[in-house]
Amino acid sequence: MNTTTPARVSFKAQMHQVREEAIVQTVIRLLGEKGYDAMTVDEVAAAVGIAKASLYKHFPGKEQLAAAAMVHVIKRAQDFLLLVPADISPVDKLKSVVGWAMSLQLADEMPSLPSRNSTLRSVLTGNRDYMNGLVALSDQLGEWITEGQAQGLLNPTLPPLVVLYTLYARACDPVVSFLRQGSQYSNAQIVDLVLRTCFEGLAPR
Amino acid sequence: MNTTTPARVSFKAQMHQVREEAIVQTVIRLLGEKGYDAMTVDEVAAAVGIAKASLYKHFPGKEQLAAAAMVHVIKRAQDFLLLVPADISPVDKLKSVVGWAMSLQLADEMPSLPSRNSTLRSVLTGNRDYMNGLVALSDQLGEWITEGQAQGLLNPTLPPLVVLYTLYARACDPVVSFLRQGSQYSNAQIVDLVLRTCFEGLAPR
DNA sequence: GTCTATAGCTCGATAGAC
DNA sequence: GTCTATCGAGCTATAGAC
Repeated sequence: MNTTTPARVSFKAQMHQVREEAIVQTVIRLLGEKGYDAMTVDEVAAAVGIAKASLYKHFPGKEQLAAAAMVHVIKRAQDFLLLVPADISPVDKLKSVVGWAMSLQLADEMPSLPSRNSTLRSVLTGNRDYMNGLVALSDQLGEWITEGQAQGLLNPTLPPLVVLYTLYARACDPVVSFLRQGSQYSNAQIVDLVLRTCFEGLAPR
Repeated sequence: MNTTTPARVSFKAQMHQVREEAIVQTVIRLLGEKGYDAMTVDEVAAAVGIAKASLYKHFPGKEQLAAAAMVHVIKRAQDFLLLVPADISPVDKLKSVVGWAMSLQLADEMPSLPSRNSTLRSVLTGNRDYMNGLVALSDQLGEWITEGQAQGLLNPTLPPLVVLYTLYARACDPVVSFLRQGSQYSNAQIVDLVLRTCFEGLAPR
């Protein structure tokens, strides 16, 4: 370690960091627009404006690119959690988060990964940042879920895990894409409609 | 047309038909197990037990294989509709169909296609059988939806199209896979839980 | 900029049905 | 004997990796 030129080292590290941010942003967008399988690393390199080989200096493979994108999205979700007002009900907090995720999807910034890709799954589950973030996120959501059930604002006969899974699934609900394609509703209307089907169900109240 | 030997012609045609059925069954299973992108035509040929070239005598490409699988699944759905008791409420009919689709998914017999693949989409929309079947299916479901809303059994403030899309989406709900992987619930319990989240929502009643 | 592997796709020989 | 379906073998283009 060269302690006489800390500024230069820091500068290089910053450059590296900035570049990596740009890569991750691009990957998030491409994953949101085309999905994992349709995304090629050539596209990523071209969109970022760097050589393909440079990508491999940052990430050892396509799967790690996707993992980095997911880590970043989870980070964003955790940042969003901090902004959720503390004085609203747990259920409104959950609605806020899920609605935010739907907005991400409408902005093509919600990565869509194949649910049945074993190698990608193992890369994700083997990624410390991803797993830690996912657990932390789930812990916070789980807290709100149990609070909501205790306060009689969420169906207490549904296992909390089922509620959690359902929320994750609705955050990527394909109905959002269906409705967007129909272009009959505004983004706000789409989020409202899908949130209602999620929390109130299809049966009348 | 040889009217003197109808039986023999019919025999060859039957062979062809049987083979095609076997191909489609295999494709449905592989699409349910691995999804479209992960499925290779080599696998299909190997699983059916025929040469790859023979596949192309039946279907001109991978996309057409998937389309044939979807046509068959829609056909099965239409067959199921005919078995739905006529004396139950429209909502119970809808629950019955969605629950049946979830069972398909649990049996790895629900093809999972990428939602964002333009060439596959155009092949599907260009397939007469698929589009006709889909429209017929949607018409029947739409009828039950409007009946259910008229009878106050479905939320009348939700546009019927939103309800229809939601039902299609829940038929492939990833929560089913999540819960199956956890292996904490029986298949019947999984179907019941996800059906409840769909129709009753997460909020208490 | 190159390499390599994979996967979608095709052709010529062959064997069996008619 | 002809004809067609089948199959092994091979082609090509793409995309991940270096």
